[in-house]
Amino acid sequence: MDQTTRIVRAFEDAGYQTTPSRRLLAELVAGSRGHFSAADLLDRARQRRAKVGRATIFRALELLTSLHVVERLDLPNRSHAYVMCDPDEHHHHLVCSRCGRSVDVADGELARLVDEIGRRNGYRIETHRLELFGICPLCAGTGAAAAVAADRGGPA
Amino acid sequence: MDQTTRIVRAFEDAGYQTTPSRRLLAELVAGSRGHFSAADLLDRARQRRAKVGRATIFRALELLTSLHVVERLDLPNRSHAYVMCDPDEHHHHLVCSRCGRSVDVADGELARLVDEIGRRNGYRIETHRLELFGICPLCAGTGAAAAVAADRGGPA
DNA sequence: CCCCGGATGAGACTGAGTATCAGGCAAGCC
DNA sequence: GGCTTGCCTGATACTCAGTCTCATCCGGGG
Ligand SMILES: [Zn+2]
Ligand SMILES: [Zn+2]
Ligand SMILES: [Zn+2]
Ligand SMILES: [Zn+2]
Repeated sequence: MDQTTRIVRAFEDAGYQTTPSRRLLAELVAGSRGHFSAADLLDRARQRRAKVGRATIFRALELLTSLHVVERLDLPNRSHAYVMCDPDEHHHHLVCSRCGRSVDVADGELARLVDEIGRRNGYRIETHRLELFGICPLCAGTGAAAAVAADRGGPA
Repeated sequence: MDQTTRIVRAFEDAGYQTTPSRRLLAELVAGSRGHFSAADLLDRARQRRAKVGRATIFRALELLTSLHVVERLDLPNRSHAYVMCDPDEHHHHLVCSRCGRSVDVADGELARLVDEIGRRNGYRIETHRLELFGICPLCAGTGAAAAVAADRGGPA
């Protein structure tokens, strides 16, 4: 099942209608290389001469976020963007500051660390957010790129 | 040296002028209990019948952020706020979701963890952000509150 | 095929943040 | 203390992401 279908399915499974707009947005999201903003999607939709309202894009992104199909990032430059996301378990994102490509990072030891910080300060911790920014192997363009890409089955 | 003076000093030390507006904002920031937004400061300034422009507040907060006197938070509810901040070393914030009071948290083991995540994925990590949200001892209102407060010399 | 509640798009609206610019004033210099 | 210069300021206009409204549309169950 390809990414687009997976996203459409997510809408269905959650009891939402399948509409042309949502199918289009699923394609656009699935076709994104790095992170993307609502405005990006709108541009790409317009390039395809597709008619979709701004509000619809925001609504779809909101839904997809609540379904954990995408996650909203707060970039260091103060803007926002979304990345596709493994819906199945809590994790964080390692984002390339150049191309926006993102890797899911398991919480791992962090959970323990967060827990301990809460205990030490007497806070009952409800949520936490970890965002990592750096240069991805592809953008660094070194031999490391090939090595890691091979590990993962090649560039997205 | 009290907090207000410390902030004014930060401006001076960085070579910026000391002006009535900046003194006022230093007071307002220093007098903040939890986190605060530009709009909060504007309100409190107006309450004092002080004349200060909106733009000036944004400019001051931008400066103070660059001087690491305050840090800008991205709250879970999508809004932004600032908290006062130890300017001396890299750290993160544990923020009360109810009252906004914030505790500085040393990076500690996180540095190692971040490093390892970068290595494992072939990214050269440039920056990271960790934000923790929960209920502070004071808001939880349990015996824990008194204990931790005593540890720290009482409520701010 | 019908119906209806969910979905849509156009466009108005909000509110945070930015840009501009003429005037003000801090601070170093004499 | 006055002078000068360049940083700083407030007012105002502006931008732009995101939200709201509402008349219309249409997916999909019956
Ligand atoms: Zn990259
Ligand atoms: Zn986590
Ligand atoms: Zn609290
Ligand atoms: Zn850190």
